Amino acid sequence: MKPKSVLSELKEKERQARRAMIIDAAELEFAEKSFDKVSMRTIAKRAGVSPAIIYQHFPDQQTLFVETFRKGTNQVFEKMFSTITESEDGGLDEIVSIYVDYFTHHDQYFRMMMNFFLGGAVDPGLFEKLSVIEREILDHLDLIFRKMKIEGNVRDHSHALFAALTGIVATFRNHPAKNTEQVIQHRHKIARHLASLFKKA
Amino acid sequence: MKPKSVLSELKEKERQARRAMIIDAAELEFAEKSFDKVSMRTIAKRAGVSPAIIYQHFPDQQTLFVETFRKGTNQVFEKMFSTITESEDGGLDEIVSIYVDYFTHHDQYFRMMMNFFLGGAVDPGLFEKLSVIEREILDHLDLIFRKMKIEGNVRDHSHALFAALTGIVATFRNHPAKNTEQVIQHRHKIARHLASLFKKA
DNA sequence: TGTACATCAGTGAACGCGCGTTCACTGATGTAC
DNA sequence: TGTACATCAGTGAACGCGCGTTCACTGATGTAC
Repeated sequence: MKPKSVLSELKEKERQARRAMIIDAAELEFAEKSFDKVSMRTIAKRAGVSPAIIYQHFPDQQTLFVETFRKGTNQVFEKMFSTITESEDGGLDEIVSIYVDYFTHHDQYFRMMMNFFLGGAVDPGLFEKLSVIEREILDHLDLIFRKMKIEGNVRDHSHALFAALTGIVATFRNHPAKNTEQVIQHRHKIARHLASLFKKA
Repeated sequence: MKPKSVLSELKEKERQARRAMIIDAAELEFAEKSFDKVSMRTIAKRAGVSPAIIYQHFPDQQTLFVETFRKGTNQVFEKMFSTITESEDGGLDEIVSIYVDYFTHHDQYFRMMMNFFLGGAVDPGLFEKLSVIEREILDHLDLIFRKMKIEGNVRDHSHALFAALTGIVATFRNHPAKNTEQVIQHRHKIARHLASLFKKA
């Protein structure tokens, strides 16, 4: 390997490190404040760089947000996937529990997801990235129902389950008279209830 | 009745008419553009008044939006309620169909609802107004399941159904490769599927 | 080794914009005498 | 009936702000001779 390529390799690593720093900063911002309050300026400030630097790594704000979402949710989806794959019966109860737990304790990612769903015109390239995630999720949910040997269209079950889980987190939220503990208990309760409906089918 | 009170009554009617005009304008704005694009200025312009006038009728933007939501969704909720009340068996299938139809063709109200759910700190008075609507809906869904004579906690069923319906509209949305007709067909399909799960329970 | 130049990551101020809300003002109408 | 004043709905410009993004510039490092 020529010295030149070693140097350029280091440069590239430096670049990747900086890119990671920006995403990390964005994650922290989203964890701390509501979606609307997160701006390129505040992310740059937290990452300790100039706002202009972000645009060397991401063409625009939307791309940065999608990448942040991907990094933030990657682990929980992987966990769901391995739970399904390794389980004998599909592990429906555990899946709904993981989903509700994760998105209750990381509401920022749920709000980002809702923003992508509701936000209207996303760039086609980004839309495709998000669609890939959604398809992966649905494919794995299919697996649950195949292991459960349900009759009828498996994909309809998956769509219904994904929609229902998403609806639960969207619908039951903080309330002046309820604390987070009560919210999570309620979500779990309704999620278990829904899971039982799927099992009876 | 004294002339004075006749006059003041007319003034009051004029005031109510203007208030209605503002809400009408807001409805039209929401129907035409995405949530973020609707501003006090554009509403005022459409209503043919100065922006400042809006503040004589509504203390702030959020209040105007909530009132617009109430006016826009009042009819469909009433329709759902009367369908449930008048039906022999609760009319579950019809209810999910009405819900999906309405919020597909009036996506603006669905987006407003999601905004209220996800938007964080709403003024307590407004929050209560929205809570009243939600409770009314849940109370009526209870009635469906009572008519269906399901066993177990009726309210859990209602919560699950409301969450699932909301999730369906939130999750399956316009897609570069799908037109509105395909979206509505898919939503109806999944909604019917869900309804069938509730019936088997 | 020393010098002139090129490169390029990085900066922070600035651009251009749109927002919610308010303010000073207008002008029509009502009221008191 | 006429006049002076008060009231008040209504106006549109302005305030103050924050946003995404870009631009002119800096300064450290690499390169050529």
